[in-house]
Amino acid sequence: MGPGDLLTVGDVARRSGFAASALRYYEREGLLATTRTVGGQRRYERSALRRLAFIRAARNIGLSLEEVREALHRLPDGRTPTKADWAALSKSWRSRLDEQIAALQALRDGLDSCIGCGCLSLKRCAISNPGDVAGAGASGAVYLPRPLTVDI
Amino acid sequence: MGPGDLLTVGDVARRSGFAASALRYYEREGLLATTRTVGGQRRYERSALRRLAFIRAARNIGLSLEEVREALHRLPDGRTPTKADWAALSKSWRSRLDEQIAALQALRDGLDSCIGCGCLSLKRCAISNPGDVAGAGASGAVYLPRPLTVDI
DNA sequence: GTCATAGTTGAAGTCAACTTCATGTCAAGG
DNA sequence: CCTTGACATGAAGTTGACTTCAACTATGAC
Repeated sequence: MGPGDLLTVGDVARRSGFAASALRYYEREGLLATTRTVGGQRRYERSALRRLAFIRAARNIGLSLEEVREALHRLPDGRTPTKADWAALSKSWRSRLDEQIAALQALRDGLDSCIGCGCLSLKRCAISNPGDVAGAGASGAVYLPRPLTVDI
Repeated sequence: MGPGDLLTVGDVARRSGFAASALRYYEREGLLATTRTVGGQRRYERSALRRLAFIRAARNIGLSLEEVREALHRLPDGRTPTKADWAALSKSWRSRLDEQIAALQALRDGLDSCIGCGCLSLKRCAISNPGDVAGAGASGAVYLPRPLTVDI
């Protein structure tokens, strides 16, 4: 196994935990490039695994594929994130996570203060109408992520 | 406006913040009953507004409509949640929120410890693979909610 | 050379939670 | 009575992130 070894989709699927169909999908979506054999089969560089680690991490933070693509495309040459890239990108995730946590905590606090009061009124209840209590600034929605995929 | 007043879909849409199409959808899905005029138009009781407040609150916590339906159907007579019902139901949401918060905090802590390390490895990175760090018990996924709807 | 295993494609399907559309009916003020 | 705005319906469309399918081809151990 030299450093130039190429991986098949099956290999990458097994080692990344993504389904082969997801890998093909990511390729179509411009998130993950491949080379091909003469017969047309996909062959992945090792760096694909790092790129996929990045993608999974971003998805776990709650980024959409669109945002992931954008982040990856901002790297020169569409290269796979290096240590420095990773540090910069992940730093911006931190505040996103902070916001999500704050929103959920506000929701929980509102819930605590609501339990037993039976208020359950639109407009007045902090849980029905968390805008005032979540208070994530002036602008629109607070983003919370999709379910975490833990089964890697 | 006596206590027996009935509301049209337009009224309910305006006062609840749900689109009329969503109200019709909820009715089809068995979440919200209506009476009809002789001409076949929907008329809502006042309690529909409380029921919708409950639905919105549950959705904000991250419950699916399926779960909301289940919760509502567990109430006798499919009645709209009373103060006591609300207290019981919302208490179970609290632990769900706690789990979500814990998962996000774990993710954030992992991110902090990862920034600058450049590890970015599947299986080893806490952000790519939060299963060990989120540690929400033995069973499957940690649930995080959809985006909060703040624009009531 | 043979054959199992793994890979290829485009098109279509899935899921949740709604929205949009086309076409037609109701309610109520004047 | 008439008009206008609100409401009715079923069917189909939307979005994101994939998965599934059917029919076909490549790879590589023997």
